[in-house]
Amino acid sequence: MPELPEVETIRRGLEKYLPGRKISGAEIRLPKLLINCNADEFSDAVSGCSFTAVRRVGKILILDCGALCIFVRLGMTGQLTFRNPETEDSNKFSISPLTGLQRAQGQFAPDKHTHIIMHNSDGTSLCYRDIRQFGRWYLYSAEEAAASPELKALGPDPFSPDYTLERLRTGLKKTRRAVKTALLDQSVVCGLGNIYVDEVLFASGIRPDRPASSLSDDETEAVFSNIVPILQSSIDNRGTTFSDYRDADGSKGDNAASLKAYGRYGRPCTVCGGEMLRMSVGGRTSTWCPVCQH
DNA sequence: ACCTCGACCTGGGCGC
DNA sequence: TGCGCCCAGGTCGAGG
Repeated sequence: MPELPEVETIRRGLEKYLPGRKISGAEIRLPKLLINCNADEFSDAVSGCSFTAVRRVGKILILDCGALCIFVRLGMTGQLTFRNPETEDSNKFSISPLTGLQRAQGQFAPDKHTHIIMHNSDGTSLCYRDIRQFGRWYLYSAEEAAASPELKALGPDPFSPDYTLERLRTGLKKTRRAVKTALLDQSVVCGLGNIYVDEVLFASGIRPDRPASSLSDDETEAVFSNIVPILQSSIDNRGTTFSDYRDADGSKGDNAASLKAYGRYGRPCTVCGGEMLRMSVGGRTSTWCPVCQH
């Protein structure tokens, strides 16, 4: 599931290919993915525009196209890949042993899960594939984008100057929800999903089900200072949480080996050697160590 | 206003 | 072999 490091890796990949390319049309095969416009409006608006930049805020990928701004939320299984007709399609998919998710290897020909294709005038394209169809696309004018509900709802991105200990403390202090639930709340801090919240709480020595407001100053500071290095480390490993996850290049990355909590249920804790446990917090499976996390 | 929970989806894995 | 069930989880609306 794309969390911040995966989205950032995709962003870096697309940034190498998209800017400067002119969009000739958009093929919308699953219109429900477009949240604030219909297929014709989208296609009409983007046709003739050129990609100018690829940005990211939290888990939202932003495709700047001059006066237009496209937001892409990858949901659970969204894949956004650049396709060059001069490069051979692999059409191979692998299954992650960690998550069971199907991932494309390299560029692939559109299939039944390819729901949006943005065609460029030079024959290349941007393909959106999303097995579970949880993704969402939004179209805004460049002026509207910053004030969009999707961006306004987000708390600080951990890599932005807005991300401060004080803001995180405020976000955690105000709620009695489990700290895990609070950290998954994109209005508290954006970009974390189930995997990295488990990693951050493990590194911080905090049980996932602790009320967020019960964290001491030291614990809050531990969470605050662990988030960026954990995300950065994953980005350094090509932002890949899954051993078979491919970025926009179709290149392989590998961060799974560095995960210390997620997916390690029943296996020994990397710190104390005890058995890692699993519990449900806010409807989400959480893996944790009963010895190291309090 | 705050919070919890089910719905949305598909496909892989597992039990029978 | 195959069927049915359960699970994965980001986000959001409904309901408490």
